[in-house]
Amino acid sequence: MEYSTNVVSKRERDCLVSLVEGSTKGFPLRLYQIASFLRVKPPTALNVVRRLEQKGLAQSKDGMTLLTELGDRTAKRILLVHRTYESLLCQSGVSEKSACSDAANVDFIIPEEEARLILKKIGNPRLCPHGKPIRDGEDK
Amino acid sequence: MEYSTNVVSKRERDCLVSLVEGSTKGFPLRLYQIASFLRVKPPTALNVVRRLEQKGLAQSKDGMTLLTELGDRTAKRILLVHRTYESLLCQSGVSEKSACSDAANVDFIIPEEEARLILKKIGNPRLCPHGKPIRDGEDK
DNA sequence: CCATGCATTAGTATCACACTAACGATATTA
DNA sequence: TAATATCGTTAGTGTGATACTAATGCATGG
Repeated sequence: MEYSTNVVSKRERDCLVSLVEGSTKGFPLRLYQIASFLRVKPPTALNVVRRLEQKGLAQSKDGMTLLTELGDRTAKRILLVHRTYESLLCQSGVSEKSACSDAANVDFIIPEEEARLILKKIGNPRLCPHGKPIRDGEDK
Repeated sequence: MEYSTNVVSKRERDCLVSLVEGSTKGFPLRLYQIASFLRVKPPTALNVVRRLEQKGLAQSKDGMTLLTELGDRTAKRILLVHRTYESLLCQSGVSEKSACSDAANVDFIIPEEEARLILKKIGNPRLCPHGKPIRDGEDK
């Protein structure tokens, strides 16, 4: 019955993923882009970004937001878990679409080490159902 | 990037599980017992119970709290997911203890149908690592 | 120089979660 | 019976995440 202090909330998770997926080649995102990703008004998005900054996961300059080193690692970790869980679901017979949205609800909660063990158990697929690499290398 | 309106929060989940596991043979729980399960002060526990009541998941009388039919079904659903995920983790090489506490962080988020599919994929075990039945019948 | 676009601030609201302090009722016990 | 202990409940606060509107500020391109 313990309470685990999550590193990031769902919203913060979404924001991190937006930043890592949206900012191709290191280009930072504008606030209105983040707000659009999150389907939220700019002041709300700013709030989320501020929280990420306080946690050392993002940094903003002149309205441009970029992940920090830590934020990048965190986002990559989330994506690893996401794609692992997604693969598990698809292998189990869940549709690709459901798998993706449902994975997004847990990928920031499940510890990385567990995801790696699950990944091994399901046969170490290299690609997630969307065809994106699960491990290390490039995303997108 | 949608936001899923969770039926229950983590706290409410813990409370539901306490009620279904603590109240053997239909005996209701006292508030101080719930508070003790949740490691929280009585007023806080009362607050959680009130929310469960508002959602139609529990009902109190003379300080005794009991699950409603809906609450019972909800709690059983959570336990099914819990034991399924727990089994998956243990099969993957996670320790029993970690598996249990980590499963508690996602068992109220993962949809039942997905858990059933996962259960099938991992070989339809009848018992969770703790030896409790995963499907239907009796808990405890 | 002005309008448009965007970031930011200020102010507000809700919900979950948590606490302390105080009060009330009941039960046990001296 | 009176005193004490136990427990539920209320009242009052506080925090953090999430969300909004309205207003302000700043820059850039007409």
